[in-house]
Amino acid sequence: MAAMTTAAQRITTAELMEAVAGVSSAFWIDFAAAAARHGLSATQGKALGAVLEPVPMRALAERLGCDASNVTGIVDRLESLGLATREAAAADRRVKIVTITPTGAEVLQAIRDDMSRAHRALESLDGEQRAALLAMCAQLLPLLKGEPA
Amino acid sequence: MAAMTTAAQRITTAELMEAVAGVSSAFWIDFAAAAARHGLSATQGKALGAVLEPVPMRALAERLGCDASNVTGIVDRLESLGLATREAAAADRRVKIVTITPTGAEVLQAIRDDMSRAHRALESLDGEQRAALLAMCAQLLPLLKGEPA
DNA sequence: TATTGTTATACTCTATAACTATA
DNA sequence: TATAGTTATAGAGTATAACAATA
Repeated sequence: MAAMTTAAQRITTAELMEAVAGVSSAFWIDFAAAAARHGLSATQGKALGAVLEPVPMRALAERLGCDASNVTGIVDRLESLGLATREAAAADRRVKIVTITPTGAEVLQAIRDDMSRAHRALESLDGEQRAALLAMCAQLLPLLKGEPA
Repeated sequence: MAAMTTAAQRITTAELMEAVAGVSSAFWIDFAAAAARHGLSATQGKALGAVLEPVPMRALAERLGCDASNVTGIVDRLESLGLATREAAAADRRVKIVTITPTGAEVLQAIRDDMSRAHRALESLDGEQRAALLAMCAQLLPLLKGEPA
């Protein structure tokens, strides 16, 4: 057990980066394929998942990790597909709030249900592994987002 | 402890999907930002990481999760930047092998070193957590890629 | 003045379909 | 005939810079 711990501490950050990169890449490839089967691009699908709660355009850009100017076009397309709506905020009329439509929520759920590889992968985890994964993600996420802690 | 295990088993696949999606998204946003600081797009950076070993165009498309026709342009740009080379395979002259250049390897390393958020996140893990994360990724990756097991 | 969202621009990424060279 | 890579095309994503409306 002491030997195992010693060995574990030899795992470098570079190795972890590669492992996380592999999983992250495969996850998004699965997501993009599922979105495509439902007629959406990966970005459109990701945007849909980011507006389950109403969100200002600016905040949506932040969530997507892109410039605010892109969001105009992305939301234009979602709106023309009837998957999201956009309306001025009452408090500050410069701000526009994006909201998912019932149809949009259905499509998003269908995409998520259609991620067969991700489902197979995650359903292979037992209860302890699930708890460990969730705790790991909760620890990493704020740091990956650059939040204080 | 029995209570903890019971609680852990209540974690749904949907919750895990959201957690993994969040971490994956934040990881790639950090990667894209680091690549941009070195003058590359996210796709170019990802492609560079996929040709550390010489790889045929077709296999590169597979790794990037995109159509083979895209790879022509992606490698064109890497080649014009002096970061990768492309040459016909001796065994089958239809096949073209993409290889990273020494400069390309340097740029890739610089990008990885520049992922400050990912580094902070992963360096927050102790030895046991590192081993757990690596094992988790090793279990998930083949399933996410759709490999038999 | 500062901020939100939009537009204009140029470039990259993307899939589809048709093409070539090789097998 | 089948496969690897390319080209042509059209649409979508991307950052930059300049702009209008609102604060």
